[in-house]
Amino acid sequence: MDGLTPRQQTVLGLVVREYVSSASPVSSRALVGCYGLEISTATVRNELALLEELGYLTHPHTSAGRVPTHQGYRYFVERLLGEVDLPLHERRTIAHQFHQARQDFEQWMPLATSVLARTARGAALVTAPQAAESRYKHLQLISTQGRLVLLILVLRGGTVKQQLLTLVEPLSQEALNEIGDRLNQAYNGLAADEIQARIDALPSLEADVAILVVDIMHRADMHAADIVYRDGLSEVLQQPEFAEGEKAQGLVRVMEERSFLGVVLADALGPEVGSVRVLIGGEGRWDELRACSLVLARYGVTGFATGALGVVGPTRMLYGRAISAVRFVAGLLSDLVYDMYAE
Amino acid sequence: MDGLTPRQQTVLGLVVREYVSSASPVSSRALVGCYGLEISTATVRNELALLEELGYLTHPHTSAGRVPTHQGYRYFVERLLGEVDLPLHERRTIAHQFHQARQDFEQWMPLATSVLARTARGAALVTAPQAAESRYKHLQLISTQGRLVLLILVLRGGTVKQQLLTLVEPLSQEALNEIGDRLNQAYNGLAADEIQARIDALPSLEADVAILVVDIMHRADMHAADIVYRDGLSEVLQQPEFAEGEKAQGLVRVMEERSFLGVVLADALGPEVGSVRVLIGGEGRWDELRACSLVLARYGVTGFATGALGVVGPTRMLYGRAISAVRFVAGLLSDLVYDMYAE
DNA sequence: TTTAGCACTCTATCAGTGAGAGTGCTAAAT
DNA sequence: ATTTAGCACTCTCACTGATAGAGTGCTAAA
Repeated sequence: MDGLTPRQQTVLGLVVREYVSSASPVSSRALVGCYGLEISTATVRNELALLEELGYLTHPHTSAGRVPTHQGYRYFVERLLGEVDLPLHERRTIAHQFHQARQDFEQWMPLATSVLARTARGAALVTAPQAAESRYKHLQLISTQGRLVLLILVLRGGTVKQQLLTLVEPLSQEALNEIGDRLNQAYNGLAADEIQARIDALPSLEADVAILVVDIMHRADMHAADIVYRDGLSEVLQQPEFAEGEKAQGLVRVMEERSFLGVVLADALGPEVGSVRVLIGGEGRWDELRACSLVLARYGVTGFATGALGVVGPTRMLYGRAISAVRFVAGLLSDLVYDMYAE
Repeated sequence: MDGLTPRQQTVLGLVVREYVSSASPVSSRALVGCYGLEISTATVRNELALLEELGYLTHPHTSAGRVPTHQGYRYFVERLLGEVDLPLHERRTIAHQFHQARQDFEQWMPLATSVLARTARGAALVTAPQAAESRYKHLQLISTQGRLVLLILVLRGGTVKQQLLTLVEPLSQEALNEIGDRLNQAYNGLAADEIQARIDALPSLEADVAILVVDIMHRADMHAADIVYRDGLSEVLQQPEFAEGEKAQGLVRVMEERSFLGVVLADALGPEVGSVRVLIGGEGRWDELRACSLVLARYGVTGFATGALGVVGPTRMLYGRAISAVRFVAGLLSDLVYDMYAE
C-alpha cells in the first residue's frame, strides 16, 4: 500500500494523461465522459478533492478543473507509468538510421539529437562522450606555412583535437614526422599525468610539443561536456505554456547557456551510466526550470567514456515517450561508444 | 540629389534612431522634444506625412506615431548611416580575445559567434570555413579493435574528418601506417577528382581506402556549410517584437533549420568574400523573415576557403553596431583563415 | 514656408454584465 | 459507509460601453 487506493491511482493517472494531451485543466465530467469510468462525476469530484488534499493535484481557481502538481507528475512517472517502450516500428526505424550512420563518426551526435527530439517530441540535448581520462593514441604534426604547424592529437576513443603551434624556426615535414613518431612510440596509451612525468627525458623541441599535448589532454578532460548538441527547441516552443514570450525566453536561455546545462547534467546524473532520471519542474533546485521537466540519462561505458543526453519539455510532457526514447537512444549511443573503446 | 531634402533626411534618420531605441511609434513631439530640432511639431508633421507618402514611413493607425517601413530602413542603412565602426576599446577587447584563442583552433568558431552576438546585440550565426575545393593533406589509419579502424583525414586548411572503417581482416598498426604513408606520398595536395583518377594504379586495400577518402572529400565539399554555430538567440527574444509566442517561434525555427540558413546565406552572399550585406525584412523573398533583418558577410579568402557569418535581429535593430561588428569579426576570421591557407 | 490651434480619430483601459464551466456541499439513495 | 443527484456558489472569459489620452491632419494666420 502506498497511500492511494487503486481507484485514486486510476483517477490520478487519467488526470495526468488527459492534461498532458489537452493542456487545459481537466474536469470531473471530462474524466467520466472520455474514459468510460463506471462512477459518477460527483464521486470523481470527491476523489479529486482528496488527491488535491494529498498534494497530487491543484486548482488554478475555484471553477476550473484539476491540474497535476509536480508531486502528481512524480507519482505518475514512478508508480503509474510502468515499463514503457517505443513501438517496434519506431525502434526499427531509429536503429536503421543509426546503422546507416555507423561509419560516419561525425554524424553520431547530430543524428542522436535529432532523433531524440523528434521521437520524444521535445527539445533534445546530447553531450559528446567524454573519456574518464584521456589517453594518448596518436600525434601528427603537419607543416602548414613557415613556422606554423598544425598539431593533430588523437585520443583513445576517437576524440580528435587540433591545435596550432608556432615553432621557433621552420622545420621540414620529415622532421615533424620524426618528432611525431618518437612521441607516438613513447606515449601510446598513456594518460596526461604519465606523460607529464616523462617529459624530462626528452630533447627540448619534443618536450615543448609534449607539454602542449599534456595541456590539450587536460583541457579535453575538463571541457568535453561543454559541447552540447541541441535540437527541437522550436517544437517545444509551440506548446501553449510557452505562448507568452517571457516563458519562451526562459526556456531558450536555459537551452543556450552552456554552463547551466553542464551543472544540471552533472548534478542530476552523477558519473555512472545508469537508468533514466526524470527531473520535474526543476525539483526546487533550479528555478529557471520550474515550468519544465527533463528526462536525462548517461550513456557510454562507465569508467571509459560517457556522455549525457536528455529531453526538455514542459512539465506537461509525454513522459512515457520521452523516457523510452531517452533510454533507447542512450542504449544505441552506448553501443557505439563501446565499439570505440573496447580494445 | 536623391529625392529627399536634407531636412527630410534628418527627420527620417531621427525617426529610425528613435524607433530603434524606443520600440514604439515615434510622434512629432518626441522628435522635437528629444532631439532639439529647431522646427515645430507641425512642421515635423508635414515632413512625416510627406515621408509617408514617399513610402519611407507608416502609420499603425491614425493616432499613432510613425514607424519606418522596410524602404525607410534601407534608405537609413544606405544613405544616412555613413561609415560606422566599433569604438576603439571594443575593437581592442575583441582583437585581444581572438589573439588569445589564436592557437586554439577549435575555439575560433564558438568565440566568433559569441563575440558577434554580444557585440551586435543580436543572434549570431557563423558557418565554418569551407574550402573551395578540398585538397588532401594527410591520412592516418588508427587501429582500434579487431577489424575496426579509425580513419583520420586532414585536408588543406586544417579541416579534419573522421570516419570508421571495417576491414575484411584485422591488420596491425604497422601495416596501417604503411598504407597511410603510401597514400600520403601519392596524394599530397590533390583534389578529390585527381585522386579518383589515380585509384586504379593501387592495390585493392589501398584502393578501398582511397575510395573512402574521395567520398569523404566530396562530402566535405558538399556539406561543410551545414555546420552552423549559433549564439545570442535569447537576447533577441527579449525584444518586444517577439513577445508573442508565435513570432518568437518563427525566429527560433529559422535559426534552427539548417537548410533554410544555407539557402539564405548562399543566395544573399554569393561565393566571394566582400562587403557586408544587409537584408531587411526578408526582402520579400523569405516570408519567415518578414519581421527580421540580417546583416551578413562572407569571410575567408576567395578561391581558397570561405565561410559566412551574420547577425539576426528584428528589423528594428542597431544597424550601425551590427554592420560594424560583422565587418570587424569577418576581418579577424579572414586573417585566421589566411594564415591557415597561405602556403 | 512655417506655425499655432483645434477638431477628429483611434487606441488602450476600466468597470460592468451575463453566460458558462466546474466545483463543493447537502441530503437522499444504495 | 459509499455513492449519487441536485443545487448554490465562485470564478473566468468574452463582450460592451464609456472615457481619457495620444497624435494626427487641416485650416488659417504669421
